[in-house]
Amino acid sequence: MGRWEPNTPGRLAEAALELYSERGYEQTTVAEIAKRAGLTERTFFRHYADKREVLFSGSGDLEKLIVRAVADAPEGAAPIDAVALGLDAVSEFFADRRDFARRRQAVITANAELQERELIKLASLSAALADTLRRRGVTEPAASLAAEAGVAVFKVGFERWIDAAENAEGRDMAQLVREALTEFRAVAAGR
Amino acid sequence: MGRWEPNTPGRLAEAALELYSERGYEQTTVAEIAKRAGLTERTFFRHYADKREVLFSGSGDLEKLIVRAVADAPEGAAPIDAVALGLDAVSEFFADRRDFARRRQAVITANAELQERELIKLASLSAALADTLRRRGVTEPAASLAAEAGVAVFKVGFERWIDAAENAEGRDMAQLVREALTEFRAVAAGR
DNA sequence: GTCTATAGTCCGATAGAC
DNA sequence: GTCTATCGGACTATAGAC
Repeated sequence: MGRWEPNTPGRLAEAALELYSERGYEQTTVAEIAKRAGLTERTFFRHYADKREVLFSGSGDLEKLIVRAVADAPEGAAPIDAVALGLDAVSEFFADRRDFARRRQAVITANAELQERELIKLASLSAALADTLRRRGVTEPAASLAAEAGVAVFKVGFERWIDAAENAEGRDMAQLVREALTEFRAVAAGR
Repeated sequence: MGRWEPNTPGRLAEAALELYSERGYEQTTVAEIAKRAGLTERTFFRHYADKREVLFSGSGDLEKLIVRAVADAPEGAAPIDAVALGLDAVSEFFADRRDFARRRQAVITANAELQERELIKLASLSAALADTLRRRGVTEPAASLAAEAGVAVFKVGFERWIDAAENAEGRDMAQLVREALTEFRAVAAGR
């Protein structure tokens, strides 16, 4: 057995989510998070650049996942259809994490600073998506617009999934996201 | 003549933009901004909630402008067409502010914290837009999707306008935004 | 206008893993 | 020995409290 308990970043993230939920983000100090995880303040900052980042460590994985799905779309697929495949991958990613996602989203919704961080993560996702589309030969500004469209559709679908009643089993995230995409197409067509 | 120089918030904003441009956002302290404007640090925080906000004081006006244009759209107009009218109003707002907009955007682009703040301002704009559409009878999620589409189109058009060469007189912002909207419709239609 | 808490950085020390 | 993760303390600036 090692000198340290394993999975330091994970313990810090869990402690942070607990404390942010219990007493709010602003009322929680980094020292308290570290203490609950059995570590010091200094160690927290070695794993996370700041107090917000501890809630967003999963966003890199999500980005890789969606980028791969879009890159692997059939060659002739229209940009928006390639993006739709990326959205399916995202839904799969979240499928068995709904309880965690809800706890986390409740904390974020309650604090403007955390919302800012979430928005820049989504902007990073959009940029990665646009980049992947460009590699597929999509020109600007179509690539950026398709990517932004994808993120907008994701946001709407995700929000409905989070808000859905516990027992609404039939409405999984993939379905809600697909419905949002259909609605999006109608809106863009001027209906 | 009054006891103080007039237009305190404006002087602080100008001093901040100058210093952020000269030496970078992070390398500038609030005390320095206040000093350049002939004021104290404490006064800065009475006018602006934080060091970032000083670059975003115009966003409230912009929001009101676009909301009014959308609210005033013809009754039968489709959501996306109402949003397009809002975008025209935005272009007008920026028309004679290009030099300022470029300086400001260069500072924002160079710093992640400022980008976060910009994104939450755009999210606020999107929310106001969606709210206006709902007042016009547009249901969810169409209202949110049309609003997000409008912001995405604005972003693309604005970026092209900022990046355009100084002497590209023929390409004003309104035109670039309209082109982005056309491209957006094509992307959503699966082309 | 002064005072203070806390975020976040920098320096170095330590100690197990390899 | 080298690498990496921990900890301790001092320090600055933001931002809020009084």
